[in-house]
Parts: sequence; C-alpha cells; structure tokens
Amino acid sequence: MSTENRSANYINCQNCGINQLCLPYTLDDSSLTKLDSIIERKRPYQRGDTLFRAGEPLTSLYAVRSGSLKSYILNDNGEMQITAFHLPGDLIGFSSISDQRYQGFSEALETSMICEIPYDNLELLSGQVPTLRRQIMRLMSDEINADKRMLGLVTSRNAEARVATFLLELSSRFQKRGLSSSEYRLSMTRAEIGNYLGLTVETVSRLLGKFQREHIIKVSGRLVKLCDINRIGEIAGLSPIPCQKKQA
Amino acid sequence: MSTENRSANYINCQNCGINQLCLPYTLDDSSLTKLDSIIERKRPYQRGDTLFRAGEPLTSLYAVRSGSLKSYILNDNGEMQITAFHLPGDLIGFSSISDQRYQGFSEALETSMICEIPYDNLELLSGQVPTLRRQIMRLMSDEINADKRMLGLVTSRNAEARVATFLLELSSRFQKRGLSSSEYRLSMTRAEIGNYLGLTVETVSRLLGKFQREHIIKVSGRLVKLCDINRIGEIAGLSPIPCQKKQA
DNA sequence: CGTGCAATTGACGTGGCTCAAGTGGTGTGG
DNA sequence: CCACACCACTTGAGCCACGTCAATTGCACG
Repeated sequence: MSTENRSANYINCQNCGINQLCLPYTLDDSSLTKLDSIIERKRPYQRGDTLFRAGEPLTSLYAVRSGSLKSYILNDNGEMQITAFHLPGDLIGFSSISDQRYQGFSEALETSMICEIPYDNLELLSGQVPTLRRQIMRLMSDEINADKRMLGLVTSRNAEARVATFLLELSSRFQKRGLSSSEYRLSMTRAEIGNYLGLTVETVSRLLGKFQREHIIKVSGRLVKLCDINRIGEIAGLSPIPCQKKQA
Repeated sequence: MSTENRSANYINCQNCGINQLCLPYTLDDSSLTKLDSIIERKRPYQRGDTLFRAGEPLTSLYAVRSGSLKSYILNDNGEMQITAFHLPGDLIGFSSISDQRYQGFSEALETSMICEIPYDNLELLSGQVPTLRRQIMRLMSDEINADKRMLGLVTSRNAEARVATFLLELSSRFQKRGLSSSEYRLSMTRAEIGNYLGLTVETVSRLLGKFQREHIIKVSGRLVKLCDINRIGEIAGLSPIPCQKKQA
C-alpha cells in the first residue's frame, strides 16, 4: 500500500485535524513522519477507562485525538481533586516526567481516541529534532500558565466568577478546535465541575440556574448555550460583589 | 589567574552550594563549564526590585542564588495574585517560554543574589547537552506538580490546613537547602502569605496565634519555630473539621 | 520622637457549605 | 412496554467559617 493510501486511510498525525494544537506544530514533513512512527494508537477508551494511575512508572505521554478526559490527584484524605479537563490536541502526563512515575490519574469522560507516545522514544527524538524539543517546552510552559491562572481564580474569585470563567474557557477552547464557541455539550458532571472549581455540586447547579433565569445562558442537561457572552465576561472578570480586595 | 583561583574566588555554578537543586544537577564538568559561561551575575537585588514585569519580552530565566522572591500575576481587576515564593536553587520564568513574554512579575522579598540565564543561549546549549535538556524538563515538570498540589490545597482544604501546609512546605524546602527545618524566618508578610493561600491577613494572623496558643508553633514577628511537627502534619492532612467531602 | 506600615484583635455579616427532600432521565430485567 | 433502580441534577432551609470593617499595638527607620 502506498504512503498516499496510508495517509488517506489511516489515523496519523499528518491527517489529524488538530495537529497544530498538538506536538506536530512547526514540525517539517520528515520530522513529523518520525514522530508519527513512534506513536501508538489503540482501540478507543470508554467512559471510566483510565490512561494511567498514580504511582505507575511513566511509560508514555498521551495526546487526545477525540473525546475528553479528566486528570485528578488524590489528597491525603483520599479525596479526588480534579486538576484538568482535556480536549482534543491536549497532551497529558507532563507532571510525571520529574520522577518518572505518574503523579495522578487520568480517566476518559466519554468514548475517546488517544495517541500514546512512548516517553523514551519521544525523549530520544526530541534530542534530534530541535523544533520538537521547543514545542514540548512550549506546551509545558502553557500548562504552567494555565495552572497559575487557575490558582488565581480559586484563591480570589467568588463562585459566580469561577463558573462564568469556566464557561468562557471551554468556549474559547472549543473555538480553537473549530467548534462552536457559543453552544456546546459538557462531558463532565456538575459534581466534577464543582470539584474542579472548588465548589459544591449544589452551588454549581444554583449558579447555572441563576445565569439561565437572567437569560445569560441556556442550559438543558449537559447542553449549554452562551447567550450573552459579554455579560459572562463581566461576571468572570470584575466580580459584581465588590470582591475581596487583596492588595493592588 | 588559574582556574583554581577562579573557582575559589568567584561566584560560579561549580562552587554554588545549592547547584544540585538547580540547573547544574547531573551535568558533567565540561557541560557545567559551558553553562556557567553563559550565566550573568549582577549586583544584588534589593527588597522590592523586580526581575521582570508582565508583557516584557523574555530575555532570561533566573536562578535564585541567595535570598527570596515572590512571583505574581495581576488579574482583570488589577489585583495581585502571588503564584510562588522562590528560595535558593529555584528557577524562575518557565511560564514565559510559551509566548516569549513574561506572564507576570517577579520581585525580591529581601536582598538577593540572582543568576541570569539568557534564554537564547540556554536554548542553544540545551540542544547540545542532553543532560541539561532533561534537567530543564524535570524542573518544569516539578513546577507543574507543585501548582497542581497547590490547586488541591486551595480548592478543598480549610484555612487551618492551608496555613499548616504552608509552614510544612517551607520547612521541607529549607531542609533540602541544608537549613533548619524546625526554625526559620519568613521573608514575606502575613498579607503575602494570605494572598498566596487565598486567605485574608486577619485569618492568617489569627491562625498563627491559635497554633501558638496550642503550643504547636512559636511565632515572634517573622520568626517561626515548629514545636510539634506531627500535629502540624495532622492539621495539614486530615482536616479536623470533617472537611468538605468531595467524592472519594 | 514621629511617621508609617505590619500585625493583632474584636465585632459583625454573609457566601457558600451542609443536610435533606424531591425531580428527571436512562438502562435493565421481568 | 412498564416497573424499578440508580444516578445526575435541582431546590430549599439553616448555619458557620471566613471575610469585612474598625480600632489598637508593635516595630523599624529617618
């Protein structure tokens, strides 16, 4: 079978719709072929399937091709703390590079296609391909940034602002992936949203209800429609309740 | 002047007491010399001096040689959100690699010696020295981890647990640097601790007072002595108030 | 010795958690 | 096709940890 056929019929990086959000970004053809050759793709993960569990030796990083996942850690009390929701193009596992063991868990929220990137091979290849090395650093840097922003959100904004920010962030992430930024389906439960934002299910539910009553959004189960994005931005930004003023 | 004299009389990586916490870790002599040669060391930074400000183009990463700093971002309301306190050996600036601009501010909390590592040179060198590249990735991975743990702390633990965890974390970081883990000086104000932990000054002050009244610690201004580390661990871990039970 | 910021302490208010009851939607087995 | 079980989600009532506001003390520096 010719390579043309391969790229037409098989799942690979070359024909992946979100490759510019992922590792392949900035890679030339020959480097991309090399990267693609080390990536393994297995059958889809189903809701509840885990990519890895805390403590297991780091074998691979994972890239989301389709679907969505949550990553979480367990604290000393054994409670789950969700640290991220992953969408197509996201890379998973950077936090485990340091001590070569997975630091937490990663679990599919729905049926998902996952690209598995054996870490040793990636590490080797990144020594040969500077653009790949730089892209890995960029993605790690992005994750650090996202975590810091998240930290700012939960330490200094009230519940309304957190939920509004969450809706906006999903909106912008869907937009980057060529999907609607004003109407989307949540693959996570209210409880998972609350856990992620440091709120209870009840609070999340009440606020979505409130936003709906104020005609800012429309919710129907897992489906969300953002009707007044500007208003959501205001709520996310300048919190309406004079907001705890930490020093300027 | 011989190289022996150089290493005896000048500040460099070879004679740096905390080089195994920093970039040099695992580097052989010749690589270490190369790294050292690109590093610039200027006069000490004084309390309040900033290494960089948000928006400026990324020129260097910074390593703390002595002293301490805070990094912070400003949210949409212009409020400061402290994202990290830095001690000797820490590297600063990873979050800025992604878009080649500093994402926040970094400011000395006291007189501090800082090693400046021009980013372009570091990037080049990391292409030639695999051990350096791997150490950079390890340090970035560590930072991601620290941020996730911090996220777990502020989203799901009460004020007591946060302050206790903060005291313990400082303790372990001082220990790694060969300093006392049971008695140390805070270089940050109560307000800065509160900002970092998502609490008000008053709450931090009250809890330090409470811990002291319970003979768990002894505070005298910026000086802290941990008297009952086990107890602090209990408070940091299993929170005494049944603690918001997110799902297990 | 005065100026100014850091820290403490008290009184009070409230946002969001807890507990509890009810609704809705979905899959399974009879 | 219905009955039932099981979740996810919603909604209400009450309470408390922590934020807000305000006054005071302590300490460093010129």
